[in-house]
Amino acid sequence: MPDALDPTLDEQTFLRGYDPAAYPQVAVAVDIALLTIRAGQLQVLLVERGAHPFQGSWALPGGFVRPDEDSDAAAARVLTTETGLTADDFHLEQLKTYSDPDRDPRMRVFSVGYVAFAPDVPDPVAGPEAANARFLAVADLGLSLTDVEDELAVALAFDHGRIITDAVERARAKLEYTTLATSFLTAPFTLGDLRRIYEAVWGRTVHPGNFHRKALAADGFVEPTDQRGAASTGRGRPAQLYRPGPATVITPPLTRPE
Amino acid sequence: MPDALDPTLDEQTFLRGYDPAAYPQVAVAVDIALLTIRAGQLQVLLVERGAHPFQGSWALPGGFVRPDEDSDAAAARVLTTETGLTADDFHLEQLKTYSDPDRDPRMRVFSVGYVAFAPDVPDPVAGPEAANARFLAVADLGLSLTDVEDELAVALAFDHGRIITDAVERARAKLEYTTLATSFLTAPFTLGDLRRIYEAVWGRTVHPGNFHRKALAADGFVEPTDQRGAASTGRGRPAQLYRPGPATVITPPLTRPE
DNA sequence: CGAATAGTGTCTGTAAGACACTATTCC
DNA sequence: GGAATAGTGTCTTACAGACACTATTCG
Repeated sequence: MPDALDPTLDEQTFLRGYDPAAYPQVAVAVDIALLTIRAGQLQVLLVERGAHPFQGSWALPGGFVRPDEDSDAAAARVLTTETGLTADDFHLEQLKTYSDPDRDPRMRVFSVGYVAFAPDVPDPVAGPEAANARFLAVADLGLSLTDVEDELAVALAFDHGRIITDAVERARAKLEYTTLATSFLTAPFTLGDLRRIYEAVWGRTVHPGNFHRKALAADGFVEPTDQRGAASTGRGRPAQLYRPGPATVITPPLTRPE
Repeated sequence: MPDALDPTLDEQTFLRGYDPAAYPQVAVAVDIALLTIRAGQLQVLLVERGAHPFQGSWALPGGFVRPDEDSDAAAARVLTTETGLTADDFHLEQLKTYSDPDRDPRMRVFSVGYVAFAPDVPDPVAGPEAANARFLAVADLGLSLTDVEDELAVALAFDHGRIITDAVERARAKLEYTTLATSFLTAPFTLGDLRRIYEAVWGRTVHPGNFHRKALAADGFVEPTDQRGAASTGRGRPAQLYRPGPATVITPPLTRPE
């Protein structure tokens, strides 16, 4: 193997002789930010680390990519193992890859970050790796996602704070032009339920009347069922119940206020 | 190390004992789709592979991530080495990571895909790795990016066709709401030049009059210089010359036709 | 002059957001 | 009735896209 620091070796010769097998060992992991709405808040599934490094800190569920699977499959496997959900219960998509050489003190670990969206889960299930697993409100993590600076920050392991920030921004953007919001709900739901998803993810109030009209105007976003249900809070006029429609993008988009 | 296929080992015990250092060797590479506009066409920089696998096929410039750099730095290094450009000459951003276990027949290689945007480069510079490097029109690669099916497909190595497809889609989307288009130009430029960038990337004609008004209405997109230049084709009224403004996003967005 | 490109004026349809109002339930 | 939620009507402003027109150059 050529020595990268040998000054007598020119760039061209170095590159030709470059052999990845001669590199220090690297690993590729996945980390998943599973977002859900609980108690009107956007929450993320975190596991408490039982081992060093970052023992006692909260971390995203994750694991190494195995030889026979791609990173999508690894993320789905980790999530089903960790939560007991099946792949049909959540929507999963790749965010980006985090590659700081020092992000894991043990060795070089590249992490492919994922974001997943799920309806309110019965209750967090502690997976095999985790001493403890729970949903925590994203607003309580001190991630400067909101206009006001938060104070009660939680100690997050590795660069998982950044992954969660990126996941939330992805969710906020995709609510505008896709039908993603229905992934946070189980059918049937009311348009009030749907509006509260938008409010929780965006951290903004949304005008009920205008939202109602725009959600119905977006073709294939929601389909009426033949039922009416109690108003979401128990008071008020019972609302029409809907289920997700066949569309995946919504036109015109539901734009974020401001 | 636990044996992943040992049926007597339960999942929990397996995961606890899981040691990434005992995995088969994996490598992490970057591959960069450098897009530019030449002769009114969207083109991508490709290098002809001199070695197996895919000898003689065209591939994106790429290379392995070194121990002391993150993937962004690796992509910038590969691009400057391969083209002679400096980091200020192009805009670089991460696309996504490609992780099919069989994407490279030699060993397990994860590839972090990048897209870069550059103004028309003096001429492609063959890098140390490449027997031959050149820009090829994206429309000639047979990637089903256009409405009509293309025929003259070029043999692309690995999964680089997919990376190029993703890069083009990223470029198309970002032209709508960012000032990315100016990355394809060198100052000073006319609004006609800018419009032709949009037309080449989108593969659609854009109404000259409306484009003119909308580009000027987007605050900070372009700034007038105190010069006028010849009309882009040499005929017609000389146009006002502009340079890029300070904005990075444009409001209201320049939406794609259809 | 005609051809070509630059740039402006103006109209129409659509949509966002604000506001007000009606409808239906529980207490 | 009052409070609360569901749902509709309507007004104003903004903008996209179409079209027509003027402005300035070359040959």
